[in-house]
Amino acid sequence: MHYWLFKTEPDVFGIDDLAAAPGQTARWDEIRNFQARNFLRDRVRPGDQVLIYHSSCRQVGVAGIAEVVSEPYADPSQFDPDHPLFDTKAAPGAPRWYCVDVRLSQRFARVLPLKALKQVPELSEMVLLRQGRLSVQPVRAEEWHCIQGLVAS
DNA sequence: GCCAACGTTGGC
DNA sequence: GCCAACGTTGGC
Repeated sequence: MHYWLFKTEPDVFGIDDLAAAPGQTARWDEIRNFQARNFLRDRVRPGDQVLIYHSSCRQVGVAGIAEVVSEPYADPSQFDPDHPLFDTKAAPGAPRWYCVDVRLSQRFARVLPLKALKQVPELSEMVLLRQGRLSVQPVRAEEWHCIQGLVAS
């Protein structure tokens, strides 16, 4: 079992949308970055735990936790000519982009702000703080447990 | 809305 | 395979 952080823009699809989805389960799709794709395709598996991170919004930070509930599969949006992210280089037998389904586990009472994460020395090596522009990224077990502590406090 | 950082593209 | 130009991400 692995820990992850998935970024999303809540104005497009946030934790409230996940909470409102049937079975509080939704497809995590439209990932169009190779590094993120590789994690999704090769490493993300059912049962993995995910921090849901809100970016490009008023309250930037971790909004809750979800669980991966499917194997990775080809993101259907790449095959849809009417979709903005339609990919001419993708074919049904040769997908380029992948997605998984996630189910909400916990919606935090308050978003845990990025600013707060930055103040914790134990989190200084987080990919989130080290590397920008990666929408699917691994989280170390120590980091995960540290963040759990911040939520509880 | 600004702008820095970073990924991607494409000419050579 | 280098690297400049360009586009996107994402915090502020």
